[in-house]
Amino acid sequence: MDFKSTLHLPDAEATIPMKANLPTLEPSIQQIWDSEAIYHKLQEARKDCPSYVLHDGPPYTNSPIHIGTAMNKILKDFVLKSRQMMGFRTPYVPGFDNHGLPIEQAVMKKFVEKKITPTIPELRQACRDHASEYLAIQRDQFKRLGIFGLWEKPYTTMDFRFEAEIVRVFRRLVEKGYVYKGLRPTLWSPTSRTALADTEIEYHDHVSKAIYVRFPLKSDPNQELAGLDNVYTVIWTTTPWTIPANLACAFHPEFNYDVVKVGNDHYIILQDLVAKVAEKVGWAEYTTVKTLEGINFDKIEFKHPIFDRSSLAVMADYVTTEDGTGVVHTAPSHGRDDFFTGQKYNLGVPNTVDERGVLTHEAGEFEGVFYKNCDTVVVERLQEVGALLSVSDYQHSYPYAERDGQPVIFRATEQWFLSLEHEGLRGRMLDSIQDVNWVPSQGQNRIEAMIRNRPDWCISRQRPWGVGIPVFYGRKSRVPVLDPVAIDAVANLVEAEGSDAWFIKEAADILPAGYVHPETGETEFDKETDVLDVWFDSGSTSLAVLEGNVYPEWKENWPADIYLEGSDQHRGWFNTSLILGQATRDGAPYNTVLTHGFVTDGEGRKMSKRLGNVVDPVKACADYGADVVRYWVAGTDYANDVPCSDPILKQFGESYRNIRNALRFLIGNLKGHTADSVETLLPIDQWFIEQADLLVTDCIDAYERFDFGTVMSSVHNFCRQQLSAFYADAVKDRMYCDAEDSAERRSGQQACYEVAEKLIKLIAPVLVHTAEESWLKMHETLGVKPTSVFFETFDAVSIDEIEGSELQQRFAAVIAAKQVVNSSFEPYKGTDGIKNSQDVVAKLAVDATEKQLLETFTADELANFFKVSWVELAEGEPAVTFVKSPYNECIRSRVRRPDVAEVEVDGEKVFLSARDRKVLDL
RNA sequence: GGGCUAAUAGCUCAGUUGGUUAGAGCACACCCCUGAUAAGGGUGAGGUCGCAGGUUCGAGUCCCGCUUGGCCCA
Repeated sequence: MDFKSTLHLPDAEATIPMKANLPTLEPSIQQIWDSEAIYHKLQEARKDCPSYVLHDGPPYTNSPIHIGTAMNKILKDFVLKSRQMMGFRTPYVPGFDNHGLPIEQAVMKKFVEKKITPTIPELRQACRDHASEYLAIQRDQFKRLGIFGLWEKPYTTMDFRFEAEIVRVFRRLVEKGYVYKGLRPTLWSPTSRTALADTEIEYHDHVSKAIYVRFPLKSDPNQELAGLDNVYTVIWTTTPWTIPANLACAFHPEFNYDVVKVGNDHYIILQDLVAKVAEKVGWAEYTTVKTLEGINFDKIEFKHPIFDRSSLAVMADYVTTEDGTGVVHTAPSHGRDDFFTGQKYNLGVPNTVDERGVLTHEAGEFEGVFYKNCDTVVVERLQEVGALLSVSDYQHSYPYAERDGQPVIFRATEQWFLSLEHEGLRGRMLDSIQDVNWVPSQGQNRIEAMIRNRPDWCISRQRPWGVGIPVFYGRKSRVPVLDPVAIDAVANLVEAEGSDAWFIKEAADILPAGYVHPETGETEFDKETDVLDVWFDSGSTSLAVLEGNVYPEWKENWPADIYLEGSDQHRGWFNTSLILGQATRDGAPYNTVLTHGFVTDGEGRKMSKRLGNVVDPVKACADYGADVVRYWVAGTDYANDVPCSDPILKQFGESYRNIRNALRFLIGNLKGHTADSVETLLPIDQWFIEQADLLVTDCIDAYERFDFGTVMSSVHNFCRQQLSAFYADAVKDRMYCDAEDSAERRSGQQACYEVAEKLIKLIAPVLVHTAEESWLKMHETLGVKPTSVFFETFDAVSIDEIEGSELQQRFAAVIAAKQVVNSSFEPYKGTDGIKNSQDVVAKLAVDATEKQLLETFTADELANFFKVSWVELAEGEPAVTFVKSPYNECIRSRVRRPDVAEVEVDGEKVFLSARDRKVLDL
């Protein structure tokens, strides 16, 4: 008789295949999601539930996604899918950031190759096309990662209606009085008369005139220098043309400065640099008369060496002990540091150089001098007034414009600003920060420091690819129109024809007929040519998306529940979104901000093409599958830097297989099972389900804390320990050998079913494809019409009655005893020809309590749990001994029990256990 | 140079308020099973917790310095 055919072995057809083949499986599952419009159905299914809104930070559309972008989107998907399965409605409108310099430069490169000089509308169209191309690529790549969202209607900052909303956000700021025009230093090419971006600069060797200049002390309110005559400080600069714009001398507050006496004069110079300066300016002898910390000079005034005005002593931490004198010439119009220091001290920004590089009337007697000629004109004048201590040629690296190879300068240009001081905006933001949940909490320090120290936001850029700043100027007066009516006219145009139209149409065609300048009464206008900083675009997204004025289907409560981005966005998106949120709606646009670190290579180093250590997420999906990539994201500590490499992905692939095979086993036992077929469960089955309940409770808690690592390691450990190492071994005999319809077998099936269901749901937010595959297959096997696992909710149960229950104690005793049996058996192996624990009887001595717990099971059950032939219990010092089993092996179930007896079947004598004889009706 | 942050077995991670021989999984070695089988089980070998000081009866855990990596800024 073929006994094997009478067993109920797992049916390979009834369960998921062992080999996942994720790279081909995943697209087929995504196909189902697409055709079923899964995202929409999920929203619909939760339409009356509380919402959990994640507002997406838009990636920039100038390249395919990289592993960092992939990780970010995957983390967002974890958050949304886990909240969805907690019962929330979780809408997700993905975003894309389209305007800005990198796209413009990529497009320009193509024009240059074709030797075409595009008009602005042509250039903008090419930028739009470029952005659209990569937007489509990125969208498909994100979908390949298994990300759910409103992919057919993402928000894109170049969408006409979105651009119009950005214009309207600008209007709201104007209405509330935050917007002003001011001067700010910009990198400027005097030869091509344009502002330049940092990326358009290259550094070359350059010879400048380096000068040491003395500034006489004018007033000394602190009396730090009382009693000293002829006191000066000394600055060093390589740009003599900026001397007319000098407004301050910067000291480092913590460094020591010496006051040295040279002849009848006293000079304040950084202690470490005195000797160097003395040599440069030719002081043969000097004596130090006093030493002061930089902070002591705060608010002291010096006199400008040429003009009759003061030069304030200010504190700055960028002062170094390397070059110059330790006292930094500060001209807010001509350097970024200088400008920010100037802002802090309210120094103003003189406009001393015009667009041609020629000094203006604000430079007084130097008006009309080309900046380079100041090397002689200004230097001679300093010499005349006795302020020049030294002049020499100085070779250093200096910025040149890439486009014409000519040197560039920093010059003050008119820019649009958003004031952080208006209506106490900065303070209100600092207050709002306190109410936001920063995860991890260090994020709060970081953004607080940045908001506290950042200057007013310069929101204008002299660039073609962006949203045009909707400001008109009176043609004659040049007075800007900051009028909501005029801005709305622009918004309406942009909504209909895009921001491109702003660059094409005349002012008269945009403004309402007969529009009159509210301040000057003029009727003829010119348009602003600057565009908004791209951070203004992205800073507006919470308003544009959540307020629902652009597309009503995006509308959700403002603020969003959560923002989730890399830690670099403290300076970027979190920062600018906060400014615009606070200015327009007096609050932060987010309740929680979750940040993650950056992806590094396996050695913890930054990924770069040069080092060749880049992991491509698209290739990783093709090699390992998106679920493995997602498992990697879940399994790493995203609060810190996250290492990624082929070996690391491979490792997660191994762990993945373990979970997969556990599910495969559970589902493989479900054939013939119906969910409501079992009323009473065997103790071990009850125990197994309860263990899964404990797991579910831990995992829900971890999901709530965004701790995906704990979810996956808990699930993995459950599959290894409770499931594979214990329950699966114990349940097999029953599943395979008992009668198909026996209560025992049905009980086991019920446990397998319930636990499979719980496990699949738990892994669903992370291993999306595997969960869906398993869910569908399981229901197919059960003969139930399958729907997506994502409609389900986690099986939250109260575990109060589980923890410490008698049942749990009984099995804790079993597992503890099993461990003792295992480790004791290891050295016994090989003796007496014994290789397998099934061939021995275990004589187990345990203490009284343990014995009592173990005795609640039959010897038959214990033998099954321990995978031995038979078990004999005794009370005593804990110990295990083994003897070779005296019992025959059942040919059908392979057990070696006392009840195995010889019977004749089909004329053949075989050994069968009592249970097997019964099942076979023998 | 400044701000924020990290460093625990080959790899990915746990290690509550300082307290017995520092845990788990993956990988590895040996063994078992061959009715989860390109699976599963058992056992084991891997760590002076980045380095150097300090506080303490006692430190992976607290303090100081250094080294190395990461993000942001200069």
